[in-house]
Amino acid sequence: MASRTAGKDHTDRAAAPPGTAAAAGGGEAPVPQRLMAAATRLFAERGYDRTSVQEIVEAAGVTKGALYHYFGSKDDLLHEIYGRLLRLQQERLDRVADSGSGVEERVRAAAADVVVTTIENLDDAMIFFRSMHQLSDEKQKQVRAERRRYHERFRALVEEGQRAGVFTDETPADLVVDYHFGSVHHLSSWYRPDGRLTPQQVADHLAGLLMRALRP
Amino acid sequence: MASRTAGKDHTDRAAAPPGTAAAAGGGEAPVPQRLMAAATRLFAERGYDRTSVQEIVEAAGVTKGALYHYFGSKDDLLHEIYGRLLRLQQERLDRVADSGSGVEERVRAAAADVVVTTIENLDDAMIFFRSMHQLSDEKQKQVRAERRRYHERFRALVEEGQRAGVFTDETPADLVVDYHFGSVHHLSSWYRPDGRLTPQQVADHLAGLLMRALRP
DNA sequence: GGCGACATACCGACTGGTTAGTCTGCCGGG
DNA sequence: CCCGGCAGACTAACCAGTCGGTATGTCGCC
Repeated sequence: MASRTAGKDHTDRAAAPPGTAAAAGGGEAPVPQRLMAAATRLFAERGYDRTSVQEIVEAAGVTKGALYHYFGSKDDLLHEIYGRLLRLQQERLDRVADSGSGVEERVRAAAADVVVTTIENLDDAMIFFRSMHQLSDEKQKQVRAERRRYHERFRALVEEGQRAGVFTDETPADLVVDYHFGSVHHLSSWYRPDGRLTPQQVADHLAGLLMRALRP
Repeated sequence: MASRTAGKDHTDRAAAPPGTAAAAGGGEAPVPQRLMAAATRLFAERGYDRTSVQEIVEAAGVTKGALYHYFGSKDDLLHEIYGRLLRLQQERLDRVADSGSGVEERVRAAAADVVVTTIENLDDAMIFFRSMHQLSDEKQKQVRAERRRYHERFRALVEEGQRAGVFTDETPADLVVDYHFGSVHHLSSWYRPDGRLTPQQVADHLAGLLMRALRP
C-alpha cells in the first residue's frame, strides 16, 4: 500500500503554471531533492529492481523528463544514495577517531555512533545492504573502496587498543570489525522506530556488547 | 494457478529417478535438483530479479516446460531455497539445544554451528538476506514465522544462561541474538572460501566473541 | 506378447505486459 | 531570442508464464 499521505502530498497541482512556483507555499523542495527522497523511500520499500522510474517520478510529482534531466540513469540515483550515507558515516568516524580520548572510549563512541546514524537513516542503510549488487560494476567498485576506507579506519582503532593491551587480541581485529558491522547491517531487518528502545539505547547496548567482547 | 508441485517435496532426497535417468554417463542429477542448483547459483550471483527463468533453464540444460512442470513459479524456486536452509539450521539448533551439556556449552555450540552451516551454504545465505523481500507476501510470512521459531529457540538458551547467572543480563537476550545473527548474515559479504581462515576457525572466533560479550 | 489407454516428463514457440531510456517540443525568464 | 527545465509520447528490449505437442513408460487385459 503506497502511503501516499493523502492529505499533504500535492503531487499533481494539475494545471498550475510551473513558472509561478513561489505562488503560495514556497515550501516545495527542489526537484532533484524530491526525486532522491522519493527514490529512497521506494527503494527501501520495494527494492531497487521492483521500483520503476515511472513510480519514482510520480511520487516526486514530476515526469521522466525531469529525472533524466538531473540524473544519468536509474543507477545514478542509487549511487547518490550510497554516497550520501558513506560521506556521513565516514565524516563522523573521522571526528570520533581524531578526538583525543583514550582508545577504549574512541572505539566505544565509534561503535555506538555508527549504530545511531544507521538507525537514523534506516532506509538508506537497508538499501545499502540489499541493493549493493544492482549497481553497475564500476560504481560498485567505487562504493566498495569507500567502504573499505571506513572499515580500515575502524580496524586501526581496534588494533591500537589491542597493542595497548586494553583489548584482548584473541580475535583478529578484522574479524572484530566484521562482527560489529554485521550487527549494524542487520539493524534494518529488525529495528522498528516504534519499538521500546530508542536508537541511543540500542547503540549503547550494542557498543556495550562489543566492549565486553574485547575485554582482555 | 494450481501449483503443480502441490504438497510434493522434491528436495535433495535421493529419490529414485523415474526410469531413464542413469543411462550411461551416470553423473547427471535429476532435473528438479539441477534446476535448484542452477537457480541457487544464479540468484546468488546476479540476484533474483536479475535472473531470468530462461537463464535458469539453460544453466540446468532443460527448457521452461521442465521448470514449470516441477515448480509452480519462479517464486517457488526461491521459496524452496529458503526452506532448505531453514530446515537444516533449525534441525541443527534443535539438536544442540536438546543435548545435555551446560548452558554455556550449548550456547557456544549453537553460535558456532550456525556460522559453520552458513559458510557451508554461503549462496543460500546470501540469497536469504538479499532476496527475502522478493518473495510473495504469503511465502514471506511463512518464512518469517519459521525464522522466528529459530530466533526464539536461541533466545531461550541465552535467557536460560542469564537466569542461571552464567551470562550477564546487562543486555536483553533479544538484542544479544540479533547481535550475533547480524554477524552471521554479514558473513556472505566478506567471507571468501579461499581466505586464510577455515569455516571452523571463523566460527570459533565469532562464538568466542559472543561468549566473552556474555561473561558476567 | 501384443494392444490400447492413460500418465509422466519434457519441449519451445507464443502472448500479454512491463520497462529503462530517448526525443521532440513547449514555456517562461533573463 | 535563447536556454535551462521540464513534459509525455514513443521505442526496443525483455520476461514470466502458457499451451499444444511429442516421446517414452506403465498397466490391464485378452
